Amino acid sequence: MKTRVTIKDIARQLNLSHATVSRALNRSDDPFISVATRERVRKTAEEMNYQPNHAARALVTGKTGIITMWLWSEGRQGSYHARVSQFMQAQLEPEPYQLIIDLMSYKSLGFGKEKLMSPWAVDGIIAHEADPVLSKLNGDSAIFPIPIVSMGAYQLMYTQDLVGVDIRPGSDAAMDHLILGGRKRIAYLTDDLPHRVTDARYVAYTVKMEEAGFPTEFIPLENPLRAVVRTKMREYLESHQPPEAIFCHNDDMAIAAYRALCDLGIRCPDDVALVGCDGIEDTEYLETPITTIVQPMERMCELAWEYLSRRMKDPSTPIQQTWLPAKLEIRESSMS
Amino acid sequence: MKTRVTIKDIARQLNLSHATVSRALNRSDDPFISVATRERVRKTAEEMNYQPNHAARALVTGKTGIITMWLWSEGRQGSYHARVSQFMQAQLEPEPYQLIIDLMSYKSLGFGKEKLMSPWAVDGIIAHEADPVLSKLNGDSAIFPIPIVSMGAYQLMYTQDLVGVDIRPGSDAAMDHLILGGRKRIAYLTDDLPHRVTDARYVAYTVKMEEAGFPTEFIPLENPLRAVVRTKMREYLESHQPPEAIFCHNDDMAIAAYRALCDLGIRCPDDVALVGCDGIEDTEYLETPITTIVQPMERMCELAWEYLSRRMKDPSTPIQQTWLPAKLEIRESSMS
DNA sequence: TTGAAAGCGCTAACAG
DNA sequence: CTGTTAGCGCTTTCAA
Repeated sequence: MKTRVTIKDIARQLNLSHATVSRALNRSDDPFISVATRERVRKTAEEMNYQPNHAARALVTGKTGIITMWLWSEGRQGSYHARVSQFMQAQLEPEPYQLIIDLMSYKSLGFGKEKLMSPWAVDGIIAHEADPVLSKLNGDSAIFPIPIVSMGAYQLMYTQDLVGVDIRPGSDAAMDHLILGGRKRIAYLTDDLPHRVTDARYVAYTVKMEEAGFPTEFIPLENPLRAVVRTKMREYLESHQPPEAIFCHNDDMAIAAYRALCDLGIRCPDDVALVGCDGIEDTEYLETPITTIVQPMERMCELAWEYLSRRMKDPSTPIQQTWLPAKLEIRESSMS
Repeated sequence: MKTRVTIKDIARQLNLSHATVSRALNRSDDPFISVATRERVRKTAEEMNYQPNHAARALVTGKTGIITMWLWSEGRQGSYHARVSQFMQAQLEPEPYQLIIDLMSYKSLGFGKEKLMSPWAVDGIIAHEADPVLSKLNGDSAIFPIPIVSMGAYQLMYTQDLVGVDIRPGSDAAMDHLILGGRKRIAYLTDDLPHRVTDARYVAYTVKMEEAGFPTEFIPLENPLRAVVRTKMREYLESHQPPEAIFCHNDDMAIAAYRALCDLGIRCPDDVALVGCDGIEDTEYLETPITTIVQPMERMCELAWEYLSRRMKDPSTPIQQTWLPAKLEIRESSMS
């Protein structure tokens, strides 16, 4: 039964106290330790292949070195979530922190509060579009001592560190673009009933349609999975006269819709224009690149981490907030 | 200064020892505790909003409840890695474990061994195509007591728990398919020089070309990013007579190549056939779906987790190995 | 059926 | 400059 080497082993080897070893290994600033000793300790630690026990360290310091990202992923995660995960991971890679991604959904909300949290007392939380969680936890003293930065397009609580993405202007622009392009029958494709009223895309759609005097038309989805959207879309197109344009809740749906159009030989953008939202890479690689509202995902992750680490270092930092614009990028799928 | 409630607080409240509280809360099997006490403890724990301190628990038990997945991602992560991450996450969601994804690359190999590991003593490791890491760590006693399951298409060490993906038959089938389709000038697109010789795709390509008596043609890439591949491919196509087919190292590259063809108005599959590898969703949603070698990612993750959890429960489990076939799925991009 | 006590590996006063 | 000491919160013998 081999057991990992501890600072005590090193201390014994060197005829020092384990406290000295601890100081030598950590606090590289501490002047109260001789250079010689520090070197000796470092060297033997290396030789003995010493690996600090983080559980022990965490126990005494109260710091785990773990950051959680709450990722709202009702149903399956789509490409957008994958990208955000990757950007956040990249952000943390050079840092002395580990990222744990906690998938959140309405189902998780059903559990008790403790189930919402990583069992580890994390040092900080990045809450990505996890507003339902924040609301549920609202003011919970057991959680809110942990620094939290909220990010993404859905933001209800403005009383905290925040990297918001404002998709309203982009959504408005998208609608204007479609309407100016002469499209009248514009449908809206979504699975996201619960969020509708707070969703800027939805609001932009309804307002602009109202303004233009066009009736709204919803294509509802019970599920955001590409395969499901494709089938559903195909069914819809077969049973209805195709609309002149479809404003899709996100790019995954837009791509699925695109494919459904292909399946039926309906031309995009000639017959049906398509607009998505998020700005995932895939929309650019289709034969007909899809117009979309591009979220600045990388910048969002970068800023969120900046805010979070600042808050962790100094809890008294004034509240930090930014709204980043999501910009419409017009591509072939919506040209007239 | 509020401090989290501990079992001692509960014990004090109830006039019990903290040991009793501990027993009541955990070991639900332990018969040596009265039902009444257990209930009282549970209830007050709930009321006081008790959250166990996992660092303390880990310190004494030696179990952290953390699983690491080593994800080999030289350069940026592509869609395939994103999918694998998601499947693994889904796999662990219902389990009492947290997943930490450690991005590995040749750069990480440059660091000391300890840098390779999550600072946390994890309970288990899923090594996804992290063979270079395993080789480097080969036999390292500090690491190999930790259960490791290796998964993916690159496998050099066969002496361990393993969920391999055999892409050789699929690759052979892909080459046969192209050659039978009458394509003679078949190029191979890759960025993965270091792996070449151990890469079944590469081997299949060279062997089949040799057999057919066709000269090989490599399109090298310094970088697997889609944007880079697209540019590079375009340059290549402009400066060379386009080949009749391109066998791409992975689907991301195939998609980028597809887009490059679109850019130049070269028709796929009429002018150039395309074959990818991995089986990411995106290849199915293009106007011309891309033929690819589909890796059973979900099954791979499922099995890897099964193996790992079995090994964690019982270290003496006989070695567990499976090879899953990756199957060629012929789609429009390579039809003749 | 419960309590007392030891100790997991480490950090951080406080002494020397 | 270094050693002694006291826990951090929890699990686990061993006693009662």
